[in-house]
Amino acid sequence: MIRINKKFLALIESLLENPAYPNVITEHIFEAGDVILKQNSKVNNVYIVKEGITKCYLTEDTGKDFVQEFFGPGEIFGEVEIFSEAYSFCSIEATTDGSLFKISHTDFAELLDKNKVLNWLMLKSLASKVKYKAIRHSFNQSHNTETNLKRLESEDQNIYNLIPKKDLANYLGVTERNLNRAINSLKESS
Amino acid sequence: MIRINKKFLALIESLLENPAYPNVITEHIFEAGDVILKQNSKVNNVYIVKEGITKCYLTEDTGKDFVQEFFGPGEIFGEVEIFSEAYSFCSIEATTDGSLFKISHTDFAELLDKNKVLNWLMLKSLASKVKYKAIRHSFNQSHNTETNLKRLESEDQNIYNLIPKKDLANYLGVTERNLNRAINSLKESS
DNA sequence: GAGACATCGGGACAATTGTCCTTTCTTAAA
DNA sequence: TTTAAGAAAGGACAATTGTCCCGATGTCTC
Repeated sequence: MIRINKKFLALIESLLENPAYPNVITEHIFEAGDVILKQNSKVNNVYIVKEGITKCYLTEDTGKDFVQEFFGPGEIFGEVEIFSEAYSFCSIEATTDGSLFKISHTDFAELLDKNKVLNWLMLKSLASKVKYKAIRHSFNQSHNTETNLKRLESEDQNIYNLIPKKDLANYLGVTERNLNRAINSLKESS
Repeated sequence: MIRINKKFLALIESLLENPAYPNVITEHIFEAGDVILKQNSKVNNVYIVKEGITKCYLTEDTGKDFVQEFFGPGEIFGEVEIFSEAYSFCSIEATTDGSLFKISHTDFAELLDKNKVLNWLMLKSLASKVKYKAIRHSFNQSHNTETNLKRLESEDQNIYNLIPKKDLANYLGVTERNLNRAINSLKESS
């Protein structure tokens, strides 16, 4: 639900201070609601969240938004487009205030080539995304909204304070109406 | 639906003949129905499909199977477990007869470290998986079975000959009964 | 406080999907 | 050809989810 990657963040921060790579990594702040990356736009940079939470979502032809994941500190986005050489397939929007690091694709590709630690952490990060996406999709398809919500609650007790209801519904792939029903029946059963 | 990766296959085949890496890559045949990898088991190798089709699926606590993807020539599996250092999170079963290449995790990690072309193709392969999983999950959640099936048909006209109905249903995350309904209403509307 | 306005939750009904079980189709053997 | 057995398809009903809309609640301005 809210992903973090402390090792990745630590490495990026250490590279920031490394004189061997001047002006490669820049830091930027964002405010809740800011659109950081737009679906179907050209991506020229990768971004690593330093502080705060961003929402990664995909807008369908039906107008519905589907939330892929919430990215917290250390999570990277805009990297898939380096390897798939295509326009962005999702949008990124700030859920809270925060800050991030930005690296151009060309610089990042060079870093990947030269820095074995980064290279390995990148492989780990991508593999982790593959894995949690697989598990999540499978679970969601195999259970009803109430069970899916229960799983989220057990992952993070604080979701109702951190994530707006609308986004929760879009993460579960259901309507707000249906999410409300699930919340009520969980309340009753406790 | 049925993934292939020609560049990856070509590279593995060239490594197979490379005298610098003796006995690292072995070739094995499989028959339809063979279980190649079992969920929750320790994984010590990566596998690259040479010929044929395998099914990657996850079994839920409810007993339902959910098919992640069908892997054709050049697709690799068992690699995520190198990076996540965990037991396999899905099973792999042969859908058709075929063959595959096998490389131990330690050998493969060494290859990733030494061979830049392999390293890059690995990053591309993982990124591609992240991308198509994201797009697929979003689409499936946002549309009904009929629309999801129509999308599959447009991807691959031949699905009904290649994939058993039961697997198609498990790929869409619905019951066979419901898949039949969707097939019928698509027939009527054409 | 009154009125205008937006937001949120939930009722009522419709559409979709799941479950269970019967019917139909296939295949093989006599 | 007939018959039996197993597999596949579909009917009937139940559960889940979506859509539409109304009323309650909160907020802002005057």
